[in-house]
Amino acid sequence: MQALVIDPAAHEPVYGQIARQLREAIASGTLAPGRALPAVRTVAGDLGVNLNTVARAYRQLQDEGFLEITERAGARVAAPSEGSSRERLDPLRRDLRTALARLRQAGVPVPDLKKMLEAELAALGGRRRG
Amino acid sequence: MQALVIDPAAHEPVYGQIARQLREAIASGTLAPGRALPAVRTVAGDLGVNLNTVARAYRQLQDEGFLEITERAGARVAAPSEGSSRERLDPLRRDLRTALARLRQAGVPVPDLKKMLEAELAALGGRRRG
Amino acid sequence: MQALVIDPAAHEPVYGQIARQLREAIASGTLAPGRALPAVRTVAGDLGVNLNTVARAYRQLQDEGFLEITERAGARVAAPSEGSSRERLDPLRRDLRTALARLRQAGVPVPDLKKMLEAELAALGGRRRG
Amino acid sequence: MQALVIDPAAHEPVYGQIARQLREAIASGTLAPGRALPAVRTVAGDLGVNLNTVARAYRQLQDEGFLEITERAGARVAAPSEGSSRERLDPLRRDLRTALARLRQAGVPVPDLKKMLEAELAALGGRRRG
DNA sequence: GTGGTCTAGACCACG
DNA sequence: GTGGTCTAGACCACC
Repeated sequence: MQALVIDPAAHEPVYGQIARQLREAIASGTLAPGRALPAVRTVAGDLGVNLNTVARAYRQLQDEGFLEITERAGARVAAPSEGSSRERLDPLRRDLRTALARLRQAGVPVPDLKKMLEAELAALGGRRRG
Repeated sequence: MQALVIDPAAHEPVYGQIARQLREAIASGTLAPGRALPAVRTVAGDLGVNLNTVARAYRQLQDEGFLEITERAGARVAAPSEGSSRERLDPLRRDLRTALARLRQAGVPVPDLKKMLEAELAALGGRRRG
Repeated sequence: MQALVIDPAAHEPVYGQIARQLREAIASGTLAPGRALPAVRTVAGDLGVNLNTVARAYRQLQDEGFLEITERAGARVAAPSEGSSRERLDPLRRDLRTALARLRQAGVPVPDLKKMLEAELAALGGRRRG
Repeated sequence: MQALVIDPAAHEPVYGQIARQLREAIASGTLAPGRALPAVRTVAGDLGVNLNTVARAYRQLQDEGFLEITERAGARVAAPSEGSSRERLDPLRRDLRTALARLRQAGVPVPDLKKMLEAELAALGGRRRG
């Protein structure tokens, strides 16, 4: 996969940058379900950040369902869930609504927004099923 | 419009709750462009929150392009922009991608995701143009 | 209440020592429900430990139901719950069983164990209800 | 005795799962004092875990006074002690107090707590004396 | 060799 | 003024 790129001066926290890039790689299928991720200390050494910073990114992705972490076997890419409760989905849908509203207000016409969404969905759809 | 509902004990900050509800009302057209919003002190009094909290929500919506604030005339709903630079759009699109990936991983199948997006877009499309 | 006593060299972590002493004060009624606890920075200053260490103790007691924490109002002693699911109780009961078995094996005869338990229950029963 | 059940993915460490189940079997009398336990390598083979993991569980139970381990004769269930110093008992009693306080706060009324304790004591009392 | 804990200090969010 | 975040370093638990 493409190497992680970190900007320590960015407003986005380092652990968030790591989590986001891994999330997109998983969602796009670049990192297929079942694949093992490098150890936190390895990533931390490569990026020049603390071990805990990487561990936090991994744990967040675990909470979001993107990774399965076991203490001894390390972290592996998880298969997507096959159904979820409304309680879990509601805040995610709220974030989606906010993102769409901001894009529209920032000047993206609705037809362009539709094309943008189709492109994003195509990237998701190309993902391999576990 | 529907009255604002605030939960002071929620994890989401109070100013965020105010901003989110106003943003959705604007995006859906419930609050049409040009319409004047109640004064900060009025809203603060009605909700029983600090004046600065409401002011912060207004300021955020101004930064996002949803409101136009002038010292004398107060806050009015802004018309959506008619074009925007990639620099402004990129972080918003990144948030959109994150929201979609989380929903997919949480168990929403891609076809359901499509329907969800159409519903959200329809709500946006019903909005009156400034 | 009695001042907290910390031994930085003890095997028990500092945050655990703080949590345990506060827990016992709450369980015994020394700290009554509704009572406000000192701010984390105050306690941290008094004990000479980091703010996060105290905050962690407070958060653990919140998770156990002993405290109610709100960002702006600080921490207050909570009233005991009025019923709980078996899922939550099972691990607690397992800890109780382990504690009893260890005491018995360490040489406390069952009759003495009974007296010990009655004494502990009396301390709990003397607690004021919220 | 009932076979040991291990969940490698559980939060509780494997050696702790083994120790806990053996401890309960000894405390309840299912494993009587003097009885020989299977060899470490036997248990490890049956459970499919590392030999050191089982050895650690045995060693912990030895430290707690539940087992007597000799190099030649292996591990045997120990008789309960007939008296112990306050220094050894105090931390055990502290754990007992913590367990009771948590149960009470989690919603178990004091009368129910009493019944729970009587049941646990009865299980202990049924144990055969060495 | 894996992930995790514990404490810390600087800084931030919130009202 | 409140609690919380973010990153860090040393050390630990586990197998």
